[in-house]
Amino acid sequence: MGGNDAPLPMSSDDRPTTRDAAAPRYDHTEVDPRWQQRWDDDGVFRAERRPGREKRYVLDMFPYPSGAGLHVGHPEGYTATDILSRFWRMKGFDVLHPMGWDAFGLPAEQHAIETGTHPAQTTHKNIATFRRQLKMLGFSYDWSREVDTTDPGYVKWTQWIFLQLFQRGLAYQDEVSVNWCSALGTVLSNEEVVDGLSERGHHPVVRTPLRQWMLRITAYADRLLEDLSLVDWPDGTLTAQRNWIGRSEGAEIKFAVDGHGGADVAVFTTRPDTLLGVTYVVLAPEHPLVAKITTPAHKAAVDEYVARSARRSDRDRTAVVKDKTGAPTGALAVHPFTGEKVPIWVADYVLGGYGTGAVMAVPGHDERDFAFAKAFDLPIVEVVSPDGALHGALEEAFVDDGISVRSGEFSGLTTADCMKAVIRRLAEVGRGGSVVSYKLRDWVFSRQRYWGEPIPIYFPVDLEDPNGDPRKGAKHVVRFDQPIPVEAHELPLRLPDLVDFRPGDDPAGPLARAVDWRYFQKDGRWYARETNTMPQWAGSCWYYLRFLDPRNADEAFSPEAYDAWMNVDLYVGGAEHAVLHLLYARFWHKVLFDIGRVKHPEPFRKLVHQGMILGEDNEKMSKSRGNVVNPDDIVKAYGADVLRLYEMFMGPLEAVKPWQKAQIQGVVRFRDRLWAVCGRDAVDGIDEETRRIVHKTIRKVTRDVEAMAFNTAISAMMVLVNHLTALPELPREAACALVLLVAPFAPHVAEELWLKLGHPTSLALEPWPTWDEALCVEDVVEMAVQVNGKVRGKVRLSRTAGEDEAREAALAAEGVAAFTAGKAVRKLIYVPGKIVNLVVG
RNA sequence: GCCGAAGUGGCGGAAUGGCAGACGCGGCGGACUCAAAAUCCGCUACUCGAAAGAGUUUGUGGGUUCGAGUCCCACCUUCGGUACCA
Repeated sequence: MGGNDAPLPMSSDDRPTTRDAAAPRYDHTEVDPRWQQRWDDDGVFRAERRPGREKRYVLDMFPYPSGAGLHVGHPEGYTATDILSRFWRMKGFDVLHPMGWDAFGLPAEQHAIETGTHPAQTTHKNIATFRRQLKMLGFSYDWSREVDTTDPGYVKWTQWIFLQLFQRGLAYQDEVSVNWCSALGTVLSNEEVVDGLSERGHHPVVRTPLRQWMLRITAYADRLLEDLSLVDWPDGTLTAQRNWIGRSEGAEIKFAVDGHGGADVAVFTTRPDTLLGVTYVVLAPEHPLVAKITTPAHKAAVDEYVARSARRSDRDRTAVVKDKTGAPTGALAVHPFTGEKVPIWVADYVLGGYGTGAVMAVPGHDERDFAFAKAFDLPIVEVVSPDGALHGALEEAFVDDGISVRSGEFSGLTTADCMKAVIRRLAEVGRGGSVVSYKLRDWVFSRQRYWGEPIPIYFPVDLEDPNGDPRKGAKHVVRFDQPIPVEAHELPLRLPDLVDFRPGDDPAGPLARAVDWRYFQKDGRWYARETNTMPQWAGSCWYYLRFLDPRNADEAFSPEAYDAWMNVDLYVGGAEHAVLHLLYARFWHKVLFDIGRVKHPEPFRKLVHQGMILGEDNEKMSKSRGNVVNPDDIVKAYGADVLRLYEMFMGPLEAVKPWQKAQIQGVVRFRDRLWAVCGRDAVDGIDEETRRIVHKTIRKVTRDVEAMAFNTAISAMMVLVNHLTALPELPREAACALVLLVAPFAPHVAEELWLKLGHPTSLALEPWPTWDEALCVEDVVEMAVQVNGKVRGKVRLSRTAGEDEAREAALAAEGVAAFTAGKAVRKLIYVPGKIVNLVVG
């Protein structure tokens, strides 16, 4: 099945053939590694700035080096960026095209728990596999800039950036409600909790507050939203980021609690105009006022309800939209305008983490409040009318804008006017005002894990016995309220070597057991290091900056290196990172902007997501489905160029598309035909038609590469190969242009052909071919003749033919007369070179 | 539900408002071969027709236009994301 089978013995040495004497097949097992070695030896792809040149920074989302090795999904985006990198080099740009490893993460730690192998060891092995696989595909990375997020030389600067955040008050500690599973001794994500039990092992999970490090990304919410206008990103991704930030304008309104002097329930609403329609107020179960205001008669039921909610994960709480649950507190809220008293309820349809954790319920004009009011038989009042008239009992909530009714002085106002009027009045009576709320929450930045960057913070330790040693179990208290940053010159703070990576019964994580690492004495006082580590996102937040200056030991990157390459001109990666990674990286970038380390407000100018490659069964590739394709197998059988060409020929880069083994044959043939036709003896001189096709192909391929329409570029090159194959002789001019065009896509076969065409040096820096527009056009073209919009005939006409000539030719065209006979031509549409349309009747 | 993307031959897909189906896979026929594979050449949307030819066709229904896969309106389906955000 391979393309390099030895030819079978032939009975005759001069069998007739349309080809030149049987040229040897393209032997990828010999040619591919030879060129890869040569590029490496000659440092062809080392990124360097030269005076007078423009630059391009072409970035891939770097991979997590998993134990499974490279997946066919990886080379899709990587081939796309490699084509552009090679193309831009040939166009004379200085190109920075780096690769590295996002190497912290859970799988290596899980593997360590199961086998005792240190995660660093697993990671190094996996990286070696990934590096080998990427090199075998012939990507033109500048390997001298390779970075690894787990390398102490990298961790140092990740920690340094954390300290910048800490010093600016953007990193802080807070008690956060997490999913704690005591049986597994670990904190679980929402996805890992099903029906209150751990997905693994089905152990009970409770929501419990745990001390966590937080990053104040909300302080940047507005800038993260506004600066989206500065980037060239897919619409869907921009929308996803906007929705995630979730800015909404509204009002905060204070309701006094009856009988609790001074206690207010603040609510957030986007519809202050419906204030007169409030029939009850709802607190989230975790709202601090719940315990305070619940009356003795309702205490037992409310406590029970709050406890029940705590057992449900966020996911479960939000899963069932229909069934509303809740409990009355017995307390009453005082309406800020009317003084009317409405009941205060606790219900988990109100989220503790959004707005103020409390809402004013307007069942007439909010679907959720309506459902709740129906469930608990609470009054529903119409205060916004579509037409200004009063209506009786509402069948459903009316949530659109309209005219305010039953709203006293505000009646008759439109929704927009009423909102303004209510907000003005709220300010007058000191019960609230307009406010902007965000869905975006601060970022929980700590993990109770081993294999991550240690957070470079320590805390004083208070010992019961001043001579005690906390490492030996002396009773002590860690003063988490007094965090102290590690001195910059002491970075990196390295992970201790552990042999046991299992999580313990202590939510502080495995590092808590490394007592010799954790506790240390300074000036006679004991201190304890932070035992939480950073999440995997941390390293990927700034790796694009480290690529600028990856070996710098004195700073994360130098200003010179920054100016030389930033910012990122093209960033390619999966849409699964549309929100989190890209938002976190933008956030860190803006912090670095504020401290003057970077000069662009946004790091990634243009972003493209490659579409997922599905298995042959049209399902997501996965081990369990057994539909995974291994790039090693494809390269072994057909060579690197075929895998690259196939993945680009499958369809548009952004589209989701299934792997189809049979289709590979098409690009194998293309590669072999290219090899065969360009391997013939080239002659000088070229016929007109061939020259036109060559120029048109150069134009098409150039434009398609710039537009990242690689599938159609390959198709155009196939057309040229097919044309050249049919020629009796190979024009050198055509062969050279074709080989250069192919080079970014299939660099190995292109280099080898370039050599055979008589060029001793690599084509990697050869100028990209140019086309002459005048040579692309044909003077006489065949055009369709339509009668009343239907094609009835063909006509050969000069592009410069006038309208009269066109009319005459069209009427005379074969097959047209039958449809025009006896009818008058009422109108003639003539688009030179395109169409003649006779409108008759 | 909301947001986003997409619906075109047997299949992957191509078409600045101007001959729908480029290119490729597969299929059919032919050349080469003792034969097969590989390779090369030709044909290949559907219906009716012996053929010439005619008609139909880009998820559905309307509309704009001399002309619509492409633009507008309404709807259906699939995929991806999101989930009571007040």
